[in-house]
Amino acid sequence: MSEEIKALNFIEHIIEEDLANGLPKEKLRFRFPPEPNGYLHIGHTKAIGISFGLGEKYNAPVNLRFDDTNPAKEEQEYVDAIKKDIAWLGYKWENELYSSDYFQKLYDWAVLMIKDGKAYVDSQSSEVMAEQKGTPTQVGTNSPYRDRSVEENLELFEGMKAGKFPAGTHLLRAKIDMEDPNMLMRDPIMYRIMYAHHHRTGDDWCIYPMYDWTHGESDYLEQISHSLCSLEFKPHRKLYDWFKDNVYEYSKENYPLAPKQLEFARLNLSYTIMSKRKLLRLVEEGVVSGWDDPRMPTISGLRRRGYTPNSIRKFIEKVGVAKRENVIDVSLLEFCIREDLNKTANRVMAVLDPVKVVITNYPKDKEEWLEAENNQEDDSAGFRKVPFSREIYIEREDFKEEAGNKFFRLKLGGEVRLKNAYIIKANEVRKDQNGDILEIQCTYDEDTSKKVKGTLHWVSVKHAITAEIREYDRLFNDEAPDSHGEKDFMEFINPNSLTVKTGYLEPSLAEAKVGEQFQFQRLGYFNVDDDSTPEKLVFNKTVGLRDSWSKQKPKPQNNQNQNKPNPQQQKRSAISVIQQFGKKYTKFPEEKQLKAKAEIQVLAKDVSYDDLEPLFGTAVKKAGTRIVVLIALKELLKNGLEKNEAITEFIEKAKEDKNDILVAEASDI
RNA sequence: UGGCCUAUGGUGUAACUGGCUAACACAUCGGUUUUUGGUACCGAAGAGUCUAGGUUCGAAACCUAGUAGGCCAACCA
Repeated sequence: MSEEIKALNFIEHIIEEDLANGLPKEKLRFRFPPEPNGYLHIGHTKAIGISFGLGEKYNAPVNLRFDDTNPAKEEQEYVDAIKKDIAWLGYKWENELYSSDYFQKLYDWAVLMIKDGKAYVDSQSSEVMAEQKGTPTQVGTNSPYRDRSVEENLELFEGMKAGKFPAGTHLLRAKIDMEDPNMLMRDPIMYRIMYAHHHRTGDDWCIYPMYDWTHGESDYLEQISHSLCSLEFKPHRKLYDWFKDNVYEYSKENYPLAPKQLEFARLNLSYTIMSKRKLLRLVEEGVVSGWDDPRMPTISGLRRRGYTPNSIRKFIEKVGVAKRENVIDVSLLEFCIREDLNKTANRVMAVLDPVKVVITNYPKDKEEWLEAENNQEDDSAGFRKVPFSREIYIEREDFKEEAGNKFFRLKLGGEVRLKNAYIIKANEVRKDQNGDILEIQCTYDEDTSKKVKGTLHWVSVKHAITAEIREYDRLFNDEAPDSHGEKDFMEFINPNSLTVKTGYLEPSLAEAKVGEQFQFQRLGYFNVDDDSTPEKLVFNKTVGLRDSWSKQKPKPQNNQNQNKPNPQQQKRSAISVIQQFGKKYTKFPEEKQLKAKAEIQVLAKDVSYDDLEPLFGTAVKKAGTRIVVLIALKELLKNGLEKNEAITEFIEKAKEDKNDILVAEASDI
């Protein structure tokens, strides 16, 4: 067995450590706890991937728990959608559970805490309480109700539960510390009165527990070993532990394991927003057609767009897990879907911007059904027949009357291969009065063994079927649309994120079923949209192929600000170039050092003493930088710079260094 | 006038517990192959690990002090 040393992420390190410290492997248990108040998006996929991934790695159960403690926001519709999405991604949960299942247990514990003087009923308005809470930099003050007797608290809390009080009149709070630097510890609310119908418990309850009181205790009841959540819950950990420690005292016989909360950085994708609230706005304001619009970063949107479960899981795996803020480039997601579809999607031919080619030496009524390979990456994919005839469409941008020899496609007098068919030569162009090309007249050659540089996709005019083709661009023009405090993210919407056109497809596609995926050769991956019917086919472009040709030609305009100059490379001052040399200098072979030195001497003309001076303090270990500074300094001295104390000191220090090159340069003054 | 967290190439993640030339992937740029300017393969470039001190024979890792960014004041989760 070859031991593959796979780097562990910090969560796995902690788990390994816990196992090493005696936690039995069978005790490992995880959970994914969504609130059923919206659709899952690619950001959630990270959390899903981490918890379920850990489950798979350690062969441990993972619960799906709906955190449904706020009936005002939650609905069964979302429960169903969430289950569907997770199952689609291919993860299996051990138990489907609900926080609302624990309402009674939570209530019983709360009563125990009241009896122990660890919780009390407060009866103030939210405004007054907010004031007493203080600010992050200012301590809070105690509520006047903080010292109610246990009996009174018990009676009031029971009254709350019994529905004796209107909403907003009383609350149950934990009695912790109003002066704690962590705001969450300043007597947090455990229960509020809410007369709302709950999607599962109906009208059984009129008091509902808050997140902090519910979440950790649900973990505890389920005996979750490691409770993973995103970084913004870090400050909650202290409270999580406080509740947990108290409850543990009441129930350690039945529930011996105390869960541990660990936090990781959430996923951010460039050119994308990830907040449920903001995504909702896109839906409500009609920017997109719904939660499953193929441009949406929701799981349902990605699914409709043609992303596969495999590709998304791969993506999450590649993204990794850590604690620092991150922005992942969408190109990584695109890489993952291409990699997957390349292996699985059958190749077909489709022309989306047609221009007609007439093959003048091909008989008018002749047609041939030529054999085409479905997928050269998959031996089992087999072959199909595609019809060839005298008139075909090719892509408009695949023809130029004149072009340089870097243009491998069709040009007048030039030859090109038609994929799966013959080699043609363009002889003549027919145009209309406006100069637009009507048709290209070609002759074909049956000898296909010839070597030609380019191969084009095509479709027979007579046999082509049409379909609606929907092409997508990113929804936003900005890399981080919701990170501009003053500006609303809606200002960055890309007005051209959807393009609809008619495509001409090879006839085999007439049978295509909703959800089926293809590679339109040389164009990209496409799938059959939900809107598609046998009468009217509709395709979505999932992602384009990598295209190293289009990168070479200057794009007339694009709204993807790819041309944004790299700010660091833009202002490369002489001094920064010199510093760059410094980083490498000691590693250079001698020859290269001489070259670098000469260049630095030239660059030094554009360097002032003020540029150089701060570098005199460079750390001793960075010999390269000091050498390079020294070389530049010598040039300045040569050009009349006066020696001062700082300079002398720098040189003297260099002479005593252990680096020989540095010493040599320094002695040479 | 606070508490907590974070800082490694353009991006993300590694470097086991202080020890080889700071690794892998994406992106970028070359090249080979190719009936997809795709795929595959080969290669290049790009980081002295935020700064300054310190500990050590040896620091990305440990210590101190800065700096920068993030999170924390909903009867939301």
